[in-house]
Amino acid sequence: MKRAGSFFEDVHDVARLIPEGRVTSYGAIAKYLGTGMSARMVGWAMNASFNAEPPVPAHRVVNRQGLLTGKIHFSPPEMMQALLEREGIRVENDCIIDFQKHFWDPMVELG
DNA sequence: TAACTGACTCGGC
DNA sequence: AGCCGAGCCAGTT
Repeated sequence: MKRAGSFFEDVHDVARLIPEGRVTSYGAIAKYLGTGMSARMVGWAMNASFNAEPPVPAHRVVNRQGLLTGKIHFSPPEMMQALLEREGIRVENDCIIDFQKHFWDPMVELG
């Protein structure tokens, strides 16, 4: 893992590595960074990601259930689902279909 | 400066 | 099987 600097910068870095058509969870990123249970911070970092450069695909990060909990922070909120569907991910009722199938684990993919 | 909040997760009841 | 409480860390007020 590369420690770019502050916590949220690391989160941004990992989030940017998420391949297209794949998704991951806050907890997975938190665990990868070694912060363990601080999944909340990942979400908070995502909030800052909107102003980050280069932009972070925050729409590929959802909660452990595959639920688009963060969509409310998008403008409009429906954009998150739209982006995911555009990448071939089926989303229904704010929930990713076959979430585990599209799941991208930084611990496994990045080592 | 101290306190609160938050796009989460886990464990217990 | 669903609801409730606790833990986590950093940024914001």
